[in-house]
Amino acid sequence: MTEDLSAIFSPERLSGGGPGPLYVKLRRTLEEAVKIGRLKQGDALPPERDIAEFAAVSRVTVRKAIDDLVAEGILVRRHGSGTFVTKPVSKVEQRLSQLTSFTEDMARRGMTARSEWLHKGIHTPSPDEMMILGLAAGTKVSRLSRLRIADDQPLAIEHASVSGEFLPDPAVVTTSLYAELEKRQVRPVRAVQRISATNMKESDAGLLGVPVGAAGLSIERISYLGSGRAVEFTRSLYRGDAYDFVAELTIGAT
Amino acid sequence: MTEDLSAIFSPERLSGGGPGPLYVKLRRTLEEAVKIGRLKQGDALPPERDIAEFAAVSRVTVRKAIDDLVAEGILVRRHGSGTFVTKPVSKVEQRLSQLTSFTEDMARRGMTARSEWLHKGIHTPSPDEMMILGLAAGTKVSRLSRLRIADDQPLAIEHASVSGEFLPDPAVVTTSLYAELEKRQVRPVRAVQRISATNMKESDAGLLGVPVGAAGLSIERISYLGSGRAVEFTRSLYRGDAYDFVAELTIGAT
DNA sequence: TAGTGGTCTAGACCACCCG
DNA sequence: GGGTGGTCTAGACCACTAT
Repeated sequence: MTEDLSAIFSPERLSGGGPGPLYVKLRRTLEEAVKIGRLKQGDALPPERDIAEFAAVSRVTVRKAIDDLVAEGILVRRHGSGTFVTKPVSKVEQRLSQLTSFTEDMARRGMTARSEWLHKGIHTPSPDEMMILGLAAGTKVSRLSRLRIADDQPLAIEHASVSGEFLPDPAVVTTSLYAELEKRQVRPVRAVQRISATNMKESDAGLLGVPVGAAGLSIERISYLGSGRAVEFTRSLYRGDAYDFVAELTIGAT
Repeated sequence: MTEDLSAIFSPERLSGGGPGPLYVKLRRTLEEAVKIGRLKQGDALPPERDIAEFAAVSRVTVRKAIDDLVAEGILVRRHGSGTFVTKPVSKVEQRLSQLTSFTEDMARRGMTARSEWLHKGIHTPSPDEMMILGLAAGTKVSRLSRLRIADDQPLAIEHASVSGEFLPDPAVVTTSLYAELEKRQVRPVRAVQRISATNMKESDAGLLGVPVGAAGLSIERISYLGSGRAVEFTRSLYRGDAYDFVAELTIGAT
C-alpha cells in the first residue's frame, strides 16, 4: 500500500505537475489518478494525514485540494470513515415535452417513488402567486412542499402553489397532486417551464443529501387549463447528478 | 463604519446564531445581512482581517464562511481589491422548443454575440461520434469548439461534431454553423437535447470566468435531417447564472 | 506603497464510524 | 479504542489592485 501511496503523491510528481499553487497541483494529481483509473470508483483515498506526509504538504492544503474535487462531484467524504471516489448514480430521464406527474412517471419506468411531505397548508398568497395564478384579492392559496424520493434516494424538492379555488384543502392530496386535480376536473393540459442551473444552499443540499454548492436543476413550472387559466405554480430543485431532462426540438418559425 | 462592522459581526450575535460550527454561524450571519439588505448588491465586505477581529475568530474561519457563499454565488472575491455582494446578471432566455442557432438567436434579441474559436479540425471519430452520427469506418469528423460570448460576457462553451460528409472542412465556418449547413442544404430540422446540471471543472470555469464548482447547464444535442440522418452532435456548457431555458409542455399521451 | 485577498504551515482538539 | 474526517488557531509570506 505504501508503494502505491508514494507513487501517486510523491513530492517530485507534485513539483513537476505544472504551474500553480500546491493545492492545485495536488488536485490535478488526484484528478488524473481518478481519470486514468489509478483510483477506481468506490476506492478509498488514503487518509488526509498520510497524503499530507507523503506529499510533504500540510493537511490543510490536502483538504483544500479534496474540497475542490468534492465540489466537482468527483470525490465524496464520509465523516469518520474516509474519502472515496464517487460512484456515478444512474440518471433518471425526464421527457420535457410531456406534462406528467412525478408519481406516474416513476411508476412507468418501474421505480419505486415516494414523497415525504415537508408542508401542506392554506395561506394568503404572495404577490408572485397572485400575479402568476391570477388570484383575486381575498382568495387563498394551497401550498404543498415535498421531498421526492426514487428508489430510496432523494431526488428533488418541490414547492407547489395551487389556487384555493381549485384545491381548497391541501390535506386531501396524499400521493399525486395531478391525480387529485384530475378528480376535480381541473387537471392542467399545458405548462411552461423555466429551467436553470444553480448551486444549492445549505437547507436544500441537506434535504437532498448532497454537499453545499452542489449543482441543481431549478425548474419553475406554470400549468394551465384548456381555458388558459393558470392552475398550479411549482418551483422544483432537482439533484444535478441524478436527473436528466430530454427535450425534442423542431425547426423554429422565426 | 466601525459601528456597522461590530453591529453585524459581534461575537454575541454569532454565539446566539443557532447551532453549528463557527464558520456556519458566520456564514448565516453574512447571508442574513445580504438578504435583509444590510449589505446591498455591489457593496464591499469589510476586509477578512477586520471581520476576523470583530467576530473574534481566526481569518481561516472567516475565509471558510466566505468560501461557501462564493460557491453559492452570493459573494464574489476580487484579488487585491475586496469581497463584494454579487450583482445578479440578467439572464438570457432560450426557447427550448425551437431549433435555432446561437448567432441568430442573440441577434433577434438585440444582443451583440460573438464567438472565440477554441478549436477547428478534422479527426478520426471517437466511438461516441461513430455511434451517434452513424459514421462508417474510415470516415472523418469535423470538430468545432468555441466560446460563446454575448454582450462581452462569456456565456457558454460549445463542442460540435459534424460528419465529414456534411462538412469536410471546418475552416469554412466563421460565424454560424447552421448557416453553413444550410448553404450545403444539410440544415437539421429536428433535434433531441439532454439537459442536466453540473459543477464546473477548473478548465471550463476559467473560460467562462466563474469560480470552480459554479453550477452550469450541460446540454447535449443531436440534430437530424428530415431524412432522419444525424448531422451534428454538440455538447455545450452554459453558465447557470446567466442562462434560462424555457420549454412548453402539453399533456402527454402515455 | 498600502491594503486586500491567496496560499501555506504545524499543531490542537472534536465528532463520527466501525470492529 | 483507534482511525477517520471536521473545525479552529496564530502567524507568515506571496500576489494582485489601487492610488
